[in-house]
Amino acid sequence: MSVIVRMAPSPTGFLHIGNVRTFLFNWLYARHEGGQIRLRIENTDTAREVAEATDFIQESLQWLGIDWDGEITFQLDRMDDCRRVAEQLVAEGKAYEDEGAIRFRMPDEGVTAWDDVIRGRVEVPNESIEDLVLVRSDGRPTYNFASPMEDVWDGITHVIRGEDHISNTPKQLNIIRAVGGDLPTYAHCPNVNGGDGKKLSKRHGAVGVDEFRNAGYLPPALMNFLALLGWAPDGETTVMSRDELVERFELARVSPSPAQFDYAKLDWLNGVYQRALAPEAFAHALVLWLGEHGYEWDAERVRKAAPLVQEKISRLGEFPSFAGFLFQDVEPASVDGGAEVVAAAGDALAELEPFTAESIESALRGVLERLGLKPRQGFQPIRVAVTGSKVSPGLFESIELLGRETTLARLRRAAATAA
RNA sequence: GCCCCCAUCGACUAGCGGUCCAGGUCGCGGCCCUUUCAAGGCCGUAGCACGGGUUCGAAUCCCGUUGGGGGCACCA
Repeated sequence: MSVIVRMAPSPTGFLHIGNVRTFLFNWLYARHEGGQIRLRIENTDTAREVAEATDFIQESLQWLGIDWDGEITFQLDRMDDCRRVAEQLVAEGKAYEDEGAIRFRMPDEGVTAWDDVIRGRVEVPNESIEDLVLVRSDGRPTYNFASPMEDVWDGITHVIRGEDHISNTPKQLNIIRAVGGDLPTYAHCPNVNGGDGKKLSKRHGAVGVDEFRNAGYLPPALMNFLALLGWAPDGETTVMSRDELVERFELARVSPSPAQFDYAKLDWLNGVYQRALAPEAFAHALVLWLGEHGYEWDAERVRKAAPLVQEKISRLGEFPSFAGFLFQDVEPASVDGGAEVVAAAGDALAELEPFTAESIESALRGVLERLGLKPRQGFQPIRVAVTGSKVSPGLFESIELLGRETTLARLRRAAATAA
């Protein structure tokens, strides 16, 4: 039997990174097994802004590299089918009317159990399961009714979802049995928490896929990181491409215990991917990112600056603050005590030919030698004068890119201010 | 309160009865390299929650305790 799984977000706005991790497990499993994955919007309740949120969800998924098969379906579209089934259940005595609503009759004795791919056997005493509402008094089916029904109608073979659904599972199992549907296999993924072990939320950092995109993370890096939250192919491997993840993913190896989202590790991994990019590819990504985020900086110059920062920043979003001095004027910073070397540097560069990183370096080293300064002492005031910061890309390459005119202006201004 | 789930370094994890005085990665600390910051190289730091069993032998199996988390809606 061919595998069919589904991603079932509710259209409440942005896509939470924790949900995306669960979707990723669905996707990896489907692709690994050569099966199908559906995108189903669970909009039984939120009728507002559905279209917009749905677009947003698709965009985020596509950006990350998670695709799906077939048309998107909406839970709301199957209201009538759900109602019909509910009425049938009432006719069969398996459900009953209650103040205008329809309730399902849960078994009172024994246990409802299933073999969870991730957790093993889970058993829940039936006496702890209440008769649940199938259809509200206004005629709308509830989530716990619509969701399993859709799983049956869509032929879902594996329901892979968050652990917060564990307690819904026995309810849905009983409903599917009552309608005579095939029971899917269930796999409940662990939660993704923040650094304090609490549910990941805004106060921990970025949580929406769009936020990670805006911060300048690379999709394959984020995917790689997410896959490692609750799953590992072995004890050694950590860097894996999209294809490699698909090839190696095993649902049964997903851990049942919750994981914490480590932003520092994500940054490291993103840096790994960034450095592995061909220089042109990195430059291209940088130009695109800047364009999408409102920077109208000269693309040609961005491409030239890219190699200077590729191994120094860990995400695209760090570029503006790290290399912005190449594109806009800087706040004059204090070169305390460095007025002399700054002024001398200006003189040395004024007539320098050619004006290349190599010649700039030897000219400036000559200046330091004459003044009896160590590189550390001499270059730092120059750096601060030229870049406006104590931290920057390589000084000589930066000066070459900046150009003689701007460099001299900044050096002279700094020398004058310090004097 | 009731039900369910979880438990290896600070974090992500490997381990599925002996090869583990527990391995990898991030982080952190130190050293090297070095024009800053990174990157890179080397070294180091730190863990099987606790208590009972089972067994010749337990991080690995069972029970309990403690601690976390989730759920108990005419929300999804």
